[in-house]
Amino acid sequence: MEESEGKEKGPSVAAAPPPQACSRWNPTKEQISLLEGLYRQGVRTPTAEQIQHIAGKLQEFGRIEGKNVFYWFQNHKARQRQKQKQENFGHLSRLLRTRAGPPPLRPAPPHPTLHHPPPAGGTLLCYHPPLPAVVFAGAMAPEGAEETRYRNLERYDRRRLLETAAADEECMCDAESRQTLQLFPLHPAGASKEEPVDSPPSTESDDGGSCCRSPSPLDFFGSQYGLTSER
Amino acid sequence: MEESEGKEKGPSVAAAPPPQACSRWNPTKEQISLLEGLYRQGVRTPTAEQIQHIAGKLQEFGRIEGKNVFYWFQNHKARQRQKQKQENFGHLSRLLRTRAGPPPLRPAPPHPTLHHPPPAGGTLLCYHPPLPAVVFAGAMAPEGAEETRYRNLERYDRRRLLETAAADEECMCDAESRQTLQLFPLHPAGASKEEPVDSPPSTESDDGGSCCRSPSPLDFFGSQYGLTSER
DNA sequence: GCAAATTAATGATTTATTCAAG
DNA sequence: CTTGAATAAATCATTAATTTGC
Repeated sequence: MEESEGKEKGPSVAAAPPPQACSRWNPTKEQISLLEGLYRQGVRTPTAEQIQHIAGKLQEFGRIEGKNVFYWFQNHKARQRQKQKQENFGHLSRLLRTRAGPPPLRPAPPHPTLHHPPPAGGTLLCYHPPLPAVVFAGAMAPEGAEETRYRNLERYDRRRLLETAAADEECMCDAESRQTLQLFPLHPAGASKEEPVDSPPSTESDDGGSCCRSPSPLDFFGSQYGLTSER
Repeated sequence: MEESEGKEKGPSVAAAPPPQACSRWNPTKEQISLLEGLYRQGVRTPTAEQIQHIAGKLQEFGRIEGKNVFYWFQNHKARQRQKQKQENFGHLSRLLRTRAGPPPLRPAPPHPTLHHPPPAGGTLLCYHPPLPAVVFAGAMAPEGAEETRYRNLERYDRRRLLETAAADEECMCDAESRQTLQLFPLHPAGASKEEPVDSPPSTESDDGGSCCRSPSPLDFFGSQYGLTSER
């Protein structure tokens, strides 16, 4: 079992230093509660500042990052919508049933884990109005700017979210091995602080060509794309 | 989708803080060229380090952020695939035509911008093999570790990408305010004062409740979700 | 009563769509 | 009309529940 870099937590031999450390965020009761509260208040896609703020608050109840908050809202929103959709379907179905007997309608598969099988036609029903929740007292109407300009601004702000939200960065489980190995010399034109984290494996998901992920992250601009042997 | 609600956010008075500054990245010829080269070399979803590296290099040809690189690869990949798909369809269509005349097959709508109209059954054909490009010499075959474990690792790394990639942060049109403005004091546990910034618009896309986006970013936890008057 | 085996949830990513600036 | 940006939908992969055999 030799693997590529020593990055693997592999064999059970003298390994499993931090067996799992912090694989993924595991929200506490309070955190969930708070988040749901916000959601009910109408928060759906918090801005960067909001996320930071929320994360900060929630940190009192356990480790949490802006990223987690971001994802939570995204997932919750999506799942809430999906749930509602199913519900609606159920109603519809029932209504139709009383009107035209039990047709071979899709019984709204209770299987939350249906994989590949494409929907194959079964998506309709309303989408939006999942919750009317409204609160947020205080000022409103952002005033100023034409609609276009305005939306633009929103977009802009949204972007921030992603950036900042993710900014907290790192797993930090070990809270110590911060210096992480510098697998290769980052030397962009204008010097960039940042940290080298640990494993540089590119990816593979989509095409990946064949398999290996970029073993040598540098030489990007080295061999240059002039001699692309491919097609 | 629906955006009927009175989205008008007030009169255009004293708005447009930073008129337009730097709306969006406008890649230079060289940058594009370089990016395409990388793409052809097989780069599809670069890691955080790679993105940083690339952005750094490209910075020589004009302002660019990691974020841009990230998005570029994402979009390019998607569009390349889409193009290929269409192409495939064309082929298929042609082949079929020679075999069974011109049936009312969907003429592969050349409209690259088909909006809402749900697919309504019309999605098939291969997905993956959009491009064979392969280079990346070096190691391959993940060997060692079970497949599951392996993929897991990759995932983990992927996450990093988003984080760091977005880390550069901000528009920075001014190129100088490197100290990343701290819009508000991150105080995980301490008091919460923060400032009203400018426009804390939550969003609008999905539901938005009614319209106004969270005007007062604080009071999240203030009024608390205990008295949710709604439903 | 526990621990391996399943199943149900749900955090994290990736892919597909949509929007709108240039 | 091209394409950078952003959001939503679809997936994937773990972790917590639950069930089952001993």
